[in-house]
Amino acid sequence: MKIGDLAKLTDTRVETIRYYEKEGLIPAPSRNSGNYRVYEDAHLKRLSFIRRSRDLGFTLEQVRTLLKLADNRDASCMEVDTIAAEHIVEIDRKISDLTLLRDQLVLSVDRCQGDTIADCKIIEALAPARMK
Amino acid sequence: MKIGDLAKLTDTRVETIRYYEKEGLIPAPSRNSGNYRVYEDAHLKRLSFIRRSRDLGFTLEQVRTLLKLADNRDASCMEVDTIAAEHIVEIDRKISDLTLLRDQLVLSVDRCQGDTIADCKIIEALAPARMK
DNA sequence: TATTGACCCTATAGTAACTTCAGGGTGCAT
DNA sequence: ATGCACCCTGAAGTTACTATAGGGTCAATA
Repeated sequence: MKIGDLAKLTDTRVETIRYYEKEGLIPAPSRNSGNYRVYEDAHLKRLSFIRRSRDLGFTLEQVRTLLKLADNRDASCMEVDTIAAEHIVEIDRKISDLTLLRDQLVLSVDRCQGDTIADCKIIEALAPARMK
Repeated sequence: MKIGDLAKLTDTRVETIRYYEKEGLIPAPSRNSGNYRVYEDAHLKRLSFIRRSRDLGFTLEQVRTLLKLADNRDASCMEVDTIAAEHIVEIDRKISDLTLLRDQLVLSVDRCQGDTIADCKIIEALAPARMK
């Protein structure tokens, strides 16, 4: 498998794969005669794991830890639990932040009558108290 | 007003204020004898506007545009409307992405019995289909 | 008066997780 | 042989700041 094939299979950009290799997340594959990277099935599996974790919002640092843990099949999954639980808390925080922010924006957009900037409720919502 | 005062009033770090100046978001203030920046009320207003916009999740690029628009009091606020509306769409997308992601994580954490990695449902959720 | 401490200055580099760019090689088909 | 899609490396760019190094200013205190 060449890097482009792997990229297509995992919906990852070629540059990102090379970046993961440089970061040590994926082992350096062997090369063919033309110095092209040649990937095996194990690479595909590992990269899929990384991409799925990233899609779920884990940082690369967390992915690094998860990969180490995942390799140790007899160990307890307590640590994995902890990472996931912390991540959920983080996501919940983000969701409620965004929801609050959304409501404020919708409010000012709703009140805006589309007239001049001087009367724009959105700009008003952004301006400090003493500018109003 | 010295930079530290302005920082306190707007809940902004001193470095961030200097960064905004370098980025042209805030005009360079005059300096006192000791080469310290001296700020006026107009700076406070402008920085407050920027911070509030950032808090609402607008990018600095969007803030730049909003500032330009806000200065033009007779213009129509149509463009402001558009930016805000697009931003809301973006936020909604983020919220639903995060919600989906949260549900998937909660599911796998709930199913996890805290035994070995080999049986860990969280790791399973991350692994590609053929690894399961 | 000397010095301490809080504050200010500039310029540069670092952060996360990539993406883009410059400048070039490989391999296959026409 | 030449065009084209694909591959290579190394360095720099992206966003929105934050941190660091190395130094100056100023008011109050010993």
